[in-house]
Amino acid sequence: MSENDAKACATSAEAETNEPPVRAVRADAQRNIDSLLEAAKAVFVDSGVDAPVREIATRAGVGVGTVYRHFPQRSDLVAAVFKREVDACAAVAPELASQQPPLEALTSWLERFTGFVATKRGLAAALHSGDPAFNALPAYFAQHLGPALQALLTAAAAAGKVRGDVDPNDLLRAVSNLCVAGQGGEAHSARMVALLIDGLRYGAISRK
Amino acid sequence: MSENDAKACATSAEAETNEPPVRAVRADAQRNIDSLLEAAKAVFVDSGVDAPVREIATRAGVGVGTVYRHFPQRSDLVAAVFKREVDACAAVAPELASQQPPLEALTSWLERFTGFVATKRGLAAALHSGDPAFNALPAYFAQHLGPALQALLTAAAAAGKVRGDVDPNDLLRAVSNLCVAGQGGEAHSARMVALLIDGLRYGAISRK
Amino acid sequence: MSENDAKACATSAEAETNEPPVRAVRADAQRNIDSLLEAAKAVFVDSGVDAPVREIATRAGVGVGTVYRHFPQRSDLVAAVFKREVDACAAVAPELASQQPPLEALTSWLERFTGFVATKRGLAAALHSGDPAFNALPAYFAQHLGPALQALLTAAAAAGKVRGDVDPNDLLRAVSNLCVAGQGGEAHSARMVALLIDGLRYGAISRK
Amino acid sequence: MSENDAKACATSAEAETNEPPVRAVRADAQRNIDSLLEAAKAVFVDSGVDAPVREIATRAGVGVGTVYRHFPQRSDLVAAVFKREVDACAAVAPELASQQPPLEALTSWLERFTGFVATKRGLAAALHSGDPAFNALPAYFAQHLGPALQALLTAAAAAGKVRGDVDPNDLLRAVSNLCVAGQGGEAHSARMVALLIDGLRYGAISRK
DNA sequence: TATGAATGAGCCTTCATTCAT
DNA sequence: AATGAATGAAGGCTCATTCAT
Repeated sequence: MSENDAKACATSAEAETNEPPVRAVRADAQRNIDSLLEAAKAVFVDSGVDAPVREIATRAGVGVGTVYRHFPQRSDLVAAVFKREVDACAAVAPELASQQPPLEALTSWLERFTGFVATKRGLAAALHSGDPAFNALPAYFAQHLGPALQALLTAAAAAGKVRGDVDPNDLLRAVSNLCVAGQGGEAHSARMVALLIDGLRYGAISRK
Repeated sequence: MSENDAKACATSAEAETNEPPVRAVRADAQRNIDSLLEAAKAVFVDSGVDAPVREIATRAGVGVGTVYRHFPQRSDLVAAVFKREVDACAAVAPELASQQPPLEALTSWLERFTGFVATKRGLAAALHSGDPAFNALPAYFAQHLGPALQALLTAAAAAGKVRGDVDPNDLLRAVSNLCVAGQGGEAHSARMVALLIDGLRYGAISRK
Repeated sequence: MSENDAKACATSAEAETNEPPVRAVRADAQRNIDSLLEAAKAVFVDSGVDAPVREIATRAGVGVGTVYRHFPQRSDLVAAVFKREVDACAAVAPELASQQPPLEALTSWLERFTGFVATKRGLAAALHSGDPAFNALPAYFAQHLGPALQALLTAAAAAGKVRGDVDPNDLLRAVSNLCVAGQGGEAHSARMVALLIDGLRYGAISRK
Repeated sequence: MSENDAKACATSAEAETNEPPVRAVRADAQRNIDSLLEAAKAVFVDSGVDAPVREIATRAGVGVGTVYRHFPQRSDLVAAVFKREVDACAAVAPELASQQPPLEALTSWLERFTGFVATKRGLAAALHSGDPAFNALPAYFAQHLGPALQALLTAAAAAGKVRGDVDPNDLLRAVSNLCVAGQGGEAHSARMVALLIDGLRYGAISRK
């Protein structure tokens, strides 16, 4: 019987919460992983994805060794940050589709995506940095966000609101590129994405 | 004979020979500058703007010291390459305007600009790298290309082909961002720019 | 129920059970020590004595902490592996002496020693690595193997087969050095050790 | 007037020495290379071939960058040190052969080789370190020292002094291994090499 | 003025060792 | 007593920049 067992001998109140005690150490590790992902996200915004690993480690309040324990390659950390955000973004598409008319849902989601990308300065740049370590990221991008956007596009096209022959991944890459942070900031991004959406609408009209 | 030599061994005999050494030197220097700009442009395409200075120097057939003589900071070289291309691009706008109808001229020029940006992989990324050395570039961009595009936009808007309320610099930045090299390549860029132009046209229609 | 459990849920009933938990623990610990020595020996063969501690721990199926519990310094583990092998080797000398004529016994034992050293690639190198942690090893070497070899040498010299003035530790070091792994492998080692033995025989003849 | 100009206007005496000034820089570089080889040799003796590059650079009075300029890989430096010594050693074999009787020449050269290897503590170890970067060294060893020793062996065998069937590279490796620095020092090495030579002589006698 | 050798800060990564669980 | 997460000191190497020639 280990120290964990000691917990087992604890009060009835504690016994009720059926948490797996083995996770105790892992909870620490997980906290560090979370800190690292947050820190990396923040550092990428400030200094780009080429920021030194040590900067991220320091910001997360851990040693560099801890970074390498959880993310053996620096690019693993970049990818992890990226994926987390992508997953979160993909998840809202179905919600929007069920709450708004097709064109509005499409617009809303692209705006949401806009804000999302605009926030993480440097991630889009990393995507096209040529670094072979990031080769897998566009695929992840396409696999998770592509279907989400496709559904919205299909619905809007079915309603005759936008042209139906646009590749969702084309559009995603375009929007993500447009949102690369610049002096215009989010306002510029929003205007240009709106213009792109207008382009989709023009395609629907001009083919009637 | 250089200025140093004059100082060192100045005699009346030397003063008599009236060769203009300064001009000779400048010709050499200018040749080096040209070599460097060409070499840098080529290297940026191959290896991105982060390529080592030595790689550029070698390609230009000069020593690194020569690079630093003409471009005290590495970013000065990047900026110089950038400006040369911008100037060349801006110069074709009036030509196109005089040869084609307004909308076609606009489209042609944006396509030309597309090809231009797409060719210099990494320059767009540099623009947003956060490096303070590049802070002046967007301004140069705006001052030289902005008016060129503005003229084309105004003419097309006057002909009722596109909406007239678009900031040319917004559009320039959008197009340049869209052309950041990616797996889609130039084809993707072309499709997305076309979509953006459609957006301009939709704006003209929807306001009638 | 371990000692920890006693702490965790201590009651008078537990105090009564007079189990000697310390002995149980030592059995575990000893098993770990054995695993570690075996694992270390194997790892040293594969990767040399500079192999990471973690590699040894993993191979032994324990955590690194366990390694450091039993061997506070990495070199303590190296020394322990070394000593175990030395003891085993020294033990066969008397056996050989009682089974073969003097010269044959000497030859056999040196061959056995050859094979022994050749097997643990890197140990000989460690001996001369300059690491102060290994300073005690040569002494252990001399104290355990020296007498074993001395007895064989004395017997062979008494039989007039080899010269009698060779320091056994000189010879041990020579053989161990000769067996440092190289491209020649064990065959080379065998040839050179045979040459060394011939040298011992020449000394007997030339002094007659 | 700069220092350079002063040279330009120097006396006629200086003008007479027809030194190629272009080599000036290279002279500096060569001096650094020499410093590095000397420093590396010294550091290898003290700390082994695994010594940090920075330690060598500091000892040579240069920056690490200079090391990497001349020896792109750390192992290139090790190899360069090694080769220089090998060349020097191989060069004395013909000299000894012309000055002494065969057996004495052989003995003298092996002693010289002994002293040579004993001096560079760690080089022999590097040879067998398993580091793939050193794979080429044994070949260099064999190609340069092998023939030198072969000539001496052949002459001594022709004179009936030693057995004639020993591979010179076997012998070289054996001697180099024997001379790996240990507590016995050069005295031990000398004794063991003498024993090895006796072995060669025994072979000549026992086959008569 | 051109050259390229030299410099050294800084980066990524590894690994011995410590310590909370 | 065992575990393995965390730490941080090195080390190899690159490259922007300086400076002697």
